[in-house]
Amino acid sequence: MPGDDPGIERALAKLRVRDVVTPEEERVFTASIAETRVIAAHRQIVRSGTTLSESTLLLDGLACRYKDLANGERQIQEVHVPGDYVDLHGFLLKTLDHNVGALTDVRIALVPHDALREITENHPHLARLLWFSTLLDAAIQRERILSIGRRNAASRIAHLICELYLRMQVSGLAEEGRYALPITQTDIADTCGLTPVHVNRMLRRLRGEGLMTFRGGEVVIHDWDGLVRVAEFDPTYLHLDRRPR
Amino acid sequence: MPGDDPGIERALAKLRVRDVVTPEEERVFTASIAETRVIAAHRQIVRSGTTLSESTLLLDGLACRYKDLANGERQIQEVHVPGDYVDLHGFLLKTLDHNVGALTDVRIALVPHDALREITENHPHLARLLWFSTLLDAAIQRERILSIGRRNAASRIAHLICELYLRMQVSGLAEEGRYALPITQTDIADTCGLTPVHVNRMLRRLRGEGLMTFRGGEVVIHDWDGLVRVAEFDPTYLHLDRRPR
DNA sequence: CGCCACGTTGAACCGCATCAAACCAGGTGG
DNA sequence: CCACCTGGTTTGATGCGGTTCAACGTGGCG
Repeated sequence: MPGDDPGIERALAKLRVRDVVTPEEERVFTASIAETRVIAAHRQIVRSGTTLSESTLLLDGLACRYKDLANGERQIQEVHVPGDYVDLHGFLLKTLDHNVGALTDVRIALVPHDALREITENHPHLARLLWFSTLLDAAIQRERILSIGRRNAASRIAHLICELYLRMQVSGLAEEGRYALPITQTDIADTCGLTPVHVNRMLRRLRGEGLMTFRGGEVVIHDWDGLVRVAEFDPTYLHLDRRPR
Repeated sequence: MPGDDPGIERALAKLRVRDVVTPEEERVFTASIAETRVIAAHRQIVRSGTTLSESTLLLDGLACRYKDLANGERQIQEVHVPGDYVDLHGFLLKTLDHNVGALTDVRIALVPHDALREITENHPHLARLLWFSTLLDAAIQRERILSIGRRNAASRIAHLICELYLRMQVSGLAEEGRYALPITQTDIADTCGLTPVHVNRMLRRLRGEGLMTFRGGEVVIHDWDGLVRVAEFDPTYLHLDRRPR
């Protein structure tokens, strides 16, 4: 495993933002990866219900957790950016209660659960950082509950765009108010609990108000403060502060 | 700390359903409690943003995690039953991104973060069980995202009632298709992303269809299979299976 | 060239919200 | 023992945000 793989670097960056990570811990983290793999867009990465013996780190591309209803409706529960551990929770749950799919072509790393277990036995601080990263996922999901439950359509979309901007920044993939987001309006609809048609109209409105543009797989934020206001976005839940954990 | 406190017993029961817990681990778990406390209904238990040095175990009564929007609307992100660790995630997040409130009079236990840290250092298996319990919270929240995002009003409510039934059962607080749920229709509305008025109408419908009754702070399930069908309820996400974790 | 996935736009519709009022039970004080 | 108050429940009338259905546009690609 090359220690300077940009994907692994993003995962480490995500940890370093939240706490000091020792070189030894970085070494153990990197060494835990058994193999990397490439998966095409729209393919499943992990299927709900199968017993797992390894967890998946997203190195490049976008992925999502989702669940389908009997009538075919889909709900995306979380969008993953490079550096995210997409199914670290599978380590202890043993089986996922949802699917993980590739939104774009992705490159992933596989980490055997044995290696994770070993970390919990011998590297408690690193184990806490991994635990933390699953707690961060949960915080993001809680904010999604608030969005879908109580925000209106425009606000939900604006909130998602704000959140992804900061998360992409942590992974070093955003600059000057713009970032690549090569997903469809239907994906956004499935994330926000809306229909593609309505997402289209709201995107047009946000663009018309000079707040942001989403086009050609790229987000450009024209007025961050305005977008934050519409979204009622408060980044506290992303816990972007370095503290001893 | 009396080891046979029914509240602590419920918390241990919740772990025992998912894995074998050794007597030594039970002792450590029980010993981690520094003090117990009683809090009146509708009081806050943990306020968003304050730095925490202890976590809260719910021994008796019902609590919830919630967030408010600027216009005063409230979204309950999770309902807690006795035996739940309401802010175990505060151990590593250091500060909560939401509030925790008492839905009824509650009795809680406080566990210093130092004790939790000590568990992660010296009792890795117990630490994994605690980690697991935060993952379970996340799974419950993911299912809520699906509910609010894609299920209709009646289905959302039915789903909540099904979920709480099983969770109360694990804590030994449900029997023969009935359990105490002394909360208001407004609380249900805030959990399901609906208005109290509409919750009232849907409850009436579920009752009219002979599926369930919610009255006087008690749930009576008349037709479990029918309720499950309306809710599209699949308990997989509650991970009610005992496995080595 | 023609297909196909995605984006865009309009018109009609509906599930749930909003507004408003009445009802009901338990609790309190006169 | 009644009068009153308060928080919660129930019901009706009306309105809106978002869905549904349908058509058309558009760019990439075999």
